[in-house]
Amino acid sequence: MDEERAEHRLERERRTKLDALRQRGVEPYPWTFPGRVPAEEVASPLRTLPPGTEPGGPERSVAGRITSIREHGRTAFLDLEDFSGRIQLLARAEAMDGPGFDELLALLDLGDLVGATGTPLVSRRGEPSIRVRTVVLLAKAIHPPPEKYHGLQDPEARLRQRYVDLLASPEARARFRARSLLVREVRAFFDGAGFYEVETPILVPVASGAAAQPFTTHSNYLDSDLQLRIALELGLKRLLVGGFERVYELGHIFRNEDLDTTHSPEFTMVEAYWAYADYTDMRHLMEELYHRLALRIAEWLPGVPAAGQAPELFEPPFATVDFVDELERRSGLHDVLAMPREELFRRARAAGATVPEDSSTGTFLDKLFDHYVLPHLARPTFVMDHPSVTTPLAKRHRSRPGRVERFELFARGYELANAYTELNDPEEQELRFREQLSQRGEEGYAFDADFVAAMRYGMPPATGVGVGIDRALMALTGTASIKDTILFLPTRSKDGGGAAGEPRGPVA
RNA sequence: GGGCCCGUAGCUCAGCCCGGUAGAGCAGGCGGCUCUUAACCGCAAGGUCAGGGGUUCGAAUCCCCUCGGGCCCGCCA
Repeated sequence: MDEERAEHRLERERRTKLDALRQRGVEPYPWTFPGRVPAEEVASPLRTLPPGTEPGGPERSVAGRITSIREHGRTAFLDLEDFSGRIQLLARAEAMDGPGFDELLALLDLGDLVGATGTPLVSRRGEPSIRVRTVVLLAKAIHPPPEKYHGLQDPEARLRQRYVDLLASPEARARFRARSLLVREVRAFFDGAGFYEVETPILVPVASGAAAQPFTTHSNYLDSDLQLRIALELGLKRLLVGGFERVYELGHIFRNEDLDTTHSPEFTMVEAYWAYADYTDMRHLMEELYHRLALRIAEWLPGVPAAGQAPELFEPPFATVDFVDELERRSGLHDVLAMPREELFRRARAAGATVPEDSSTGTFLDKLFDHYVLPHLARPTFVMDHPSVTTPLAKRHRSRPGRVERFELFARGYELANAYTELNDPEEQELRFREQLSQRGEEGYAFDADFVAAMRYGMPPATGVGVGIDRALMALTGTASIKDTILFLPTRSKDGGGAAGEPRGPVA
């Protein structure tokens, strides 16, 4: 490949070292390294000791990547990083077994993975260290790592080669570790609340449950086109019909739209459905969920200021505002529900939204809300009881005409949850789907006839919620771009011809 | 889809306005150094200036096109 030519010089030098190792009978890619412990497990107790302390005790073994080498004559200091942290290796020429000091320094490069064994100590300058007796190569890095101080800065390279971003950046590792823990915590939360996790299909005959452009593919077996799901909602509600009373799913959904700071074509959603409960019950569940996540995030990312502020920010109870009242208060408009479509259109345009004239009144109201209210919702706030025109899957409000029982939770400018008391009247559901179909443009929900058929068998009264995992992570950690919360994102081919000339994420 | 900006050594960046033929640091090579941590000191090396075309005696630099990326707006949760 092209890249190899550009790197010829540096790679050739590393390959030469690889050959030298093999000639000496050293296996540069051994099978395992038994007995290693995380670097932090060795370093942590040393931090309480004064500089220059050698507590003695048994030898310890660590394994990880060499990220810095500071040679100092007959002494050398090497930094070893693993997933737990970092520890310094102190190598002295006369104290080493096996291949020895000179060979180690001659054949080792930054980026190599090694195992090291020796006794713990605190260096005279106070650095937790291991006085190494042996260092064994665990994997030779042929490709040099990025610059040791600045790391990988090129945003394009960080997306295309996330593995390099991760190996060069402890901060990136910490952020994605936090994501893993967040997902684990979300599952634990719903599991603990008696919800069953299920998996519904990604490939569906008709993608509905939201207003978005689907991806389309084709099944040879079925001899028909299929779509990738754009929401989890309708599959999970079928399970309510089937008798599941508390279900959730955490998985990827796909929307054929642009990739930008807050949107990704493939993202992660958790949706939960709870029979014999309503949106007030769900509101309390969401307060509990986000409070718990905020506490955990602060533990997982101790150095990140926005994460540290999360616990106090997400202290229940959250603020509650009425969709219409708040819109009217912020905009100075009056009686928006009674406004004719044309006036709503004018107001939306005046507010800077470039909406098509034939959009629904619900779209105009959403635009006005986004413009006048959304920027003010920094603290967690439930926005309640949306106009029914905006929401085809929610149940009409039990006492307020023209409204549905719905809330959206916003914080730091992001929507963090969207919940309804679910519509379970099949006749009304069919009607709402048909209204959507009659709406022009691409804003309508697709008609899922089988879903209506399912509802005719009787769907229990229920509440449901959707939480975007990526955006939840953004809001909880203060991350500015969704690209920093998703490990592997789709990127364009650089040669424009679709040939796999450049490394790009995990390709099979 | 519209606007603005970026792409120079493996990596991080200067150089571009105002055209004269490529610069630093890190990494790598060689030599020195027994507590360093962006270690340090010395020497030598390292380039398809994203790609293509144009203007010019001469283009990394000015103009056009293409590719890739970033930010803002639009669309979209």
